[in-house]
Formats: sequence, structure tokens, C-alpha cells
Amino acid sequence: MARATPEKRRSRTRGQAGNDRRTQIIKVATALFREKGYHVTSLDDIADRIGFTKPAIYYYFKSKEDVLFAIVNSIVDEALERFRAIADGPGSAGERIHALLVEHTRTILRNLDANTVFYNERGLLSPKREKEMRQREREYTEVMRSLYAEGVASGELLDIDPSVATATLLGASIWSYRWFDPKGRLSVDEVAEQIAKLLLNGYRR
Amino acid sequence: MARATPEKRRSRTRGQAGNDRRTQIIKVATALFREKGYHVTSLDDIADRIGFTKPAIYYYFKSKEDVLFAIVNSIVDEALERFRAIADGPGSAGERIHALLVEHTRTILRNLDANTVFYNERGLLSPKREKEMRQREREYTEVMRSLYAEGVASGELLDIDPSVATATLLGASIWSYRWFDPKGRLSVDEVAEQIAKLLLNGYRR
DNA sequence: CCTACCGATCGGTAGG
DNA sequence: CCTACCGATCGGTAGG
Repeated sequence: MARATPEKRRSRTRGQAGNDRRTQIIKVATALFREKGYHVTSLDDIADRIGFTKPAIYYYFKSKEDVLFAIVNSIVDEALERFRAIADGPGSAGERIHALLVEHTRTILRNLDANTVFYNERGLLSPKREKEMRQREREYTEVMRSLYAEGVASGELLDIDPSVATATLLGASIWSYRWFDPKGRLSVDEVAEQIAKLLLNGYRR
Repeated sequence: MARATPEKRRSRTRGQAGNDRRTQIIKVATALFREKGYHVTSLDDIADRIGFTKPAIYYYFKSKEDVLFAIVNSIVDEALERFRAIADGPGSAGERIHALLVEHTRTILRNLDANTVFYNERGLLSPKREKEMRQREREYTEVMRSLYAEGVASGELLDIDPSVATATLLGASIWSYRWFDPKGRLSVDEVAEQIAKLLLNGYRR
């Protein structure tokens, strides 16, 4: 069990190096949490793969949960930002929803590891943090819901319950994280376009 | 290991008692696995809620994973059965897909606890069992995929990749397990109809 | 179906 | 960022 000597202190400034290490821990943890799940992954697993020991992680994070939180938090931040930009942009309600769906799927599929952890493991956060996550997620669900309601009012969109519509459209997009194969024949952009097209037009020709 | 099987016990005076106990363990485990997740739920938690002690569970199950497997397995069985009945029934490809989607959503929402466990925790089964689950799931995905391809060939359905279409339609239906509120204003049937309607027609009026 | 208990794992800390 | 280690939890078993 001789530990692999980690390549110590690259000749860099202290702050930058610390940031790299933190980023590296997050990256490795993200991959492992996705592969095995949060509880099956031990801090030793993470440390081993990086090449140092468990207590090193506590130099950068206060707890295991904090590592998960860092991953989950970055995802929701990113999503919320993109949503607002598109929702506040030009176009009819229907056009903006289309743009939203394409962008949403793209964002998920381009960062599959972190998004998988987000959707699979966020329920394991402390009640307080989980509540906060739900709150921020509701914010961007609400952005789309009000867009949909606007489209129904103007007669542009199918008249069903806007909450059901929003949840269904987003769900169809989100679910791609479970079946998309980065090594498959279709690219992220192709899949994102096809999903959005199907939702816009329906499967009946 | 030289213990009596539950089957032997069942033939006693108490009749279905053994079976009831097993069913009760599954029911309680399903609720707890959904609430807290598989790994956060201990066998003591399950036993406590029923009112006996942990070793009693080992009278009915060989391991904790076997309890999870019993839950997950029943779900995939049920889904596969319903899928085949509808797919082999009457109607055009589009009509059968519609019926499939309504029924699929209904089945999930009527049995939310077990389906939530199925979709959230099945990845925690042993590699062998997980592979088996994936296999059976692919069977019913394939049922729908070939229906979709048939509809594209006949010109009835939107011409996109049948695999993408199938995954997206099913995903939109499945995702309802995450947002449906049994105490909300819409019933299971209403939600199932609205989802299917949206997918059939698209959100653009 | 119970009491009693074991072995292993693991998050986290002390102290350097 | 390391060595050494603790306390608690927990799946599972022995033996009745």
C-alpha cells in the first residue's frame, strides 16, 4: 500500500495550484459518483484515483457532502443562467421554448457526468440544501411555465395545463442523460435538434 | 442455511401468513427506499417500521439486495406485459403508440413508490442483475421502436430517428414520476392523457 | 422470529 | 498534504 508520491508543488502560485487541486477533486468525484453512485464511492476511492490520501480532500472541502454540493450547485447555476438569457430574448413564446429545449438538451449532453450526478444524486444532499436546490430549479421551471401560459393565451400553443406541458417537455429533454451514447452515431447537436423537433410537431405527421 | 422455506410455512394454519409477511417487507422497503434511498435505508429501519427485528428479514430474503431486486423485478415484469398486449393489439402504429404512452404513464403514477425505486435505485443492483434488467427493458423499448419505424415507413409518423423518438417519448412519460403530485389538482388519468396528447400533436398548435 | 455479536467499511479528526 | 486512528454504522450470521 505504498502511496504514489503525488507530484508535489508545481512551480506555480499558491492560489492557482490550490484551485487546480480543487477542480481535480471535483472532476474525479464527478466521474466516480456517476459510475458508482455517491454512497458507494468512498473518499479513499477519490483520493486513490488522484494519487494522494483521503485527508488531503479535507484540505479543500469540509465534508463529503460538500464535494457533491459543489458539483450539483454548478449545474443549476449554469442552467438557470442560460434559461434566463433565452427566455428574455426575441421570438414568440413557441420559438423561445424551442430554443430553450435545444439549448437545455445540449447543455446536459455536453456535460454528461456532472448532469448525471445532478439528476441522480441531488436527493442525497442535506434537507436544507436539497430545499435550496429545489427552489432554484423551480425558478427556471417557472420561466418556462409562464412562457407556455403566454403562448396558450395568444393561441400559439396547444391548450393543456402549462405546468404539465413544461414538466413533460423538460422531462423529455432531461431524460436524454440516461440513454445518450457519446460514442453513438448521432452527435449531441443532432439529438438535441431531433428531440426539440419531435416535441414541437408531435410524432403524428 | 438449513432453515425452512417460507413456502413450507405458508401451508400452515395461518395460511397466507408467510406470503403476507414477505409482501409487507416489500411494501415497507419500497416506501423507505423511495424516501431515503437504498443505501441510506438500513435493514433495521425496515424491521423497526414493521415491528420486528432485522434477522427476521433474512427469513424471507437472502440479502438486502434481494429485497431491492424483488421490487425492481416486479416493475419490469408488469411493464413488459402491458406493452406487448397493446403493441400486438389493433390500430395504426400511431394509435398504438398513443395507447402505449397513456397506459405507461398511468401504470407509473398508480404505483409511484415502486416505480420511483425502479428508476432511481436499479443501478445499485449487482452487475449481473443490472445487465438482466437492462436486457428486459430493451425488449420493451424495442417493441416501441419497431412500431415507430413502421409508422415512419407508412408515412404516418414524423420522420426522425426511431430510437431517438422512442427514448424521448418514453422519457417524457417516465419523467412524470419526478413531478406528479398525487395530492395535486390533476388526477393520474388527466395527466396521462395530457402528456400523450402533447406528444402526439406537439406544443405548437 | 429473537438475542447477541462479528467483521468490515468509512467519514472524519489529531497532530504533524 | 501525510500517518495513524477513532467511533459509528451496518450487512450478515450463530444459535436458539
